[in-house]
Amino acid sequence: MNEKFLKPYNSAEAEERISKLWDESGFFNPDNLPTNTGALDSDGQPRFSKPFSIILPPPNVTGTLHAGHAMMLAVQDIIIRFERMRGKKTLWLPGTDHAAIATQSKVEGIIYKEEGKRRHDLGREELLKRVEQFAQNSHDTIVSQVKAMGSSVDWSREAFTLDEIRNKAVRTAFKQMYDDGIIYRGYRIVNWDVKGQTTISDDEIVYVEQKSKLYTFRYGKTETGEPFPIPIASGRPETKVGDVAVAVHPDDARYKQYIGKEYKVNFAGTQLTIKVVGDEAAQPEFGTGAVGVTPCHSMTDWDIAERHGLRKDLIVINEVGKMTEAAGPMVAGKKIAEARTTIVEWLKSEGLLEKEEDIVQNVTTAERTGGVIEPLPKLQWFVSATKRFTQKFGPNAGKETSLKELMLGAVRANGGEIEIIPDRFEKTYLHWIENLRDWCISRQIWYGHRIPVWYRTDASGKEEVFVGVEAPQNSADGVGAWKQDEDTLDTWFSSGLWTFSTLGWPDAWDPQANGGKGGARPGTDLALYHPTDILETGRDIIFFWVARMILMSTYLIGEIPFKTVYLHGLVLDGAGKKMSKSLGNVIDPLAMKEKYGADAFRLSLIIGTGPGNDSRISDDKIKGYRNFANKLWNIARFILSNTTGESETNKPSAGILIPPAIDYDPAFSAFSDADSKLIEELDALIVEITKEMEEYKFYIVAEKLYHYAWDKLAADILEDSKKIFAAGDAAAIRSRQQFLLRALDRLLRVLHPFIPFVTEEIWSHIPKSKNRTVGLLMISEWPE
RNA sequence: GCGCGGUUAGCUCAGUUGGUAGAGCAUUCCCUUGACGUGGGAAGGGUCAGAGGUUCGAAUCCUCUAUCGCGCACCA
Repeated sequence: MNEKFLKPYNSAEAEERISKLWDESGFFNPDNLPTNTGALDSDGQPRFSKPFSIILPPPNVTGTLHAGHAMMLAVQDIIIRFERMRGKKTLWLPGTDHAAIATQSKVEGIIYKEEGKRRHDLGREELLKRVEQFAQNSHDTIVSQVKAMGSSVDWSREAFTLDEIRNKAVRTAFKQMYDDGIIYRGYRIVNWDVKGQTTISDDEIVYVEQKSKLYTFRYGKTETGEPFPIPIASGRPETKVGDVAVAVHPDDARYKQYIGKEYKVNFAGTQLTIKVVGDEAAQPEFGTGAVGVTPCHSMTDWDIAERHGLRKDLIVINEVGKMTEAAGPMVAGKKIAEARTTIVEWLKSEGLLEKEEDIVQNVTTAERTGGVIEPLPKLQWFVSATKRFTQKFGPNAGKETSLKELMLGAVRANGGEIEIIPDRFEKTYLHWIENLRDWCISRQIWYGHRIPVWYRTDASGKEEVFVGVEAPQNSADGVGAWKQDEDTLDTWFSSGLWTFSTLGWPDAWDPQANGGKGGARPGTDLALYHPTDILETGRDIIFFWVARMILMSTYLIGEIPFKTVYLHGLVLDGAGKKMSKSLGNVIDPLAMKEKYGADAFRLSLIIGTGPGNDSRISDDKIKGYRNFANKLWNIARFILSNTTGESETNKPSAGILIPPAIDYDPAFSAFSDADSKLIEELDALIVEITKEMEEYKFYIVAEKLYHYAWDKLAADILEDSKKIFAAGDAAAIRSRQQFLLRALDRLLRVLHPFIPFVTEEIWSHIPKSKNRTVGLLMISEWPE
């Protein structure tokens, strides 16, 4: 027997060796799985013929992987290894995400800290070079971390959201959406991130509570010399120099008489024209019941202005967060905070300020840069949620629909095919879609997919727009050259294509197939692996990502991107706190692997965690599962030493009976009554956990196996075996030996998806025999 | 404001068709040289947040309350 078994399980040594074995086998790539062996899979099909696929949610190239990533990798690897053992042709496709804003702002931060330079000091080309270098380093780290966790992904198919293949997919998608009128350019109010100097979508906003003041006041004198009749309330009086109207509820008896009237008022040194309008958006209970309408600096006010045909060109705050000339001489050029002080002082001095209250205000900030968001009107590109168009591909080709309808119809709660686990998130998803507004997709940053739109001015001075997959040719007729749009696309635009851009779309797609309903070209990955079987991801990106993949996939190829969505929660520290660098409570997966082994770390991330719930992880917990790996090691040691006819130590075996060497015989049937019962028990357990595996209840399966191995097999059966071996009844000994080998064989198989390294390591030390010529555990059969 | 989730042993959590409360860690005591001290045995510890209801029977189903957390909306 191998000397290794005389020492505690050495995870570091074993993991390195096993990683190499797996790598060399090539079995992470489904193309290399051994077919034509005559064996059947769990569905009765030839083994490794029926596809099963997961596309890895691509980690951002903004840094290194954390415990949350480790959990995601563990869950997906469990699913993949389970399905592979059940005989599926399993593809787990890895990749990374360029994460446009996140990555660029991170690199900009580093450059500013180290060199004191900003974006425009470097220029587009130089900045991109630096960002790409950073992304490359980050990518390399991520790849090594994914490997370290034992993740059985197919590296030969690795993808990047910003590589050339994915860029082609993005341009193709954009073009089709533009042609269908789903993508449009519009002058609308958008979220402007002053710090990041870019627009962002509604989903990239976070509200931060802040103590602030609510001022109640009136505009200054009207043309008659009387003060403006209606008092208004505002937390941002500096924006009031941009007001064009006052909105009151149409039924509000206090103000009804003023509706429709227009006043010229003096306000902070500037002249405003204020019309009183009746609009349901004004709530009589709030403040004075009257709203000062600032169309260019508030989303809701912009909508009010739209409804009443008010002017929408009075811009009083600019892109760097300062007051414009149009704001009037008193505040022009000042920063927002200064302007507010100035205006409040002015209101006081004029006796116009009626009330000043302390309130808690939600300040709108950008998730990535932390900067304040100023709503500003800008010419940007949008994806329409509601525009009607004719579905090109799939079973519903020819039918009229909208993106919102496609997204709503895809989930099970609405009669669709996609199941979300846990199911309560289906409601969350639907609620979000129902309130969905048009998606602003253009960004004023440099790192990302350049918008595939070109402009030129024709001879008559009119702007021409070209949208295409490839750049347009410049003509030699003296007309101005085409110039590509400076902006890049929201990173989620390319992420939305991820399930099929990674499988070869658009080249693998044949629009003419199926009588014009479209289809994947035969033999391509797209044909074989799409729709993917399951999307496993964090519940925090259900809107960002899950919804957009459903959007892109159903729209572009008329197919759902995945059948099941499995959402996991956040991984918190031992005290229930979110991990963050500033708190110093971040758990580094590589450090845990070194200390306790990847298996122990994986198990600690799985046990005690249901889908969608947050989980906690601590050193103690991981340590507990490191002990389990060792327990399994010693179970194997006992079983092997009592079936090979060898003493388990080098010492002379004084007075200890060593059972004779035997060959494991899967067909052995002469079991004692006691052993028959044990077999029934174990078989029943396997049936039970197989069902739970299919229901994605990994936390329950892992715990059951843990207890079987420790409390049943080790504590009861092995102890009992010692007595049987000592008693000397040859038939009973033989029966027990066969049972033990059988139990070890079964246990290693079912534990393999959870703790792949230690199980594969033990497996490799089971002596070969006439009945046992199998190779790697990772492609062995799941016991039925 | 609307919605969702949690509240079970000191701590972290299981408990899936309602049938006399479970695990890990922690605590206390004991044991142990032949699989394993990364071990073994044992013990203590819970009116399952509260109230009401349905039921022969409720941690489990219903209603309300409290409390914590999350999402969405509002934020003039």
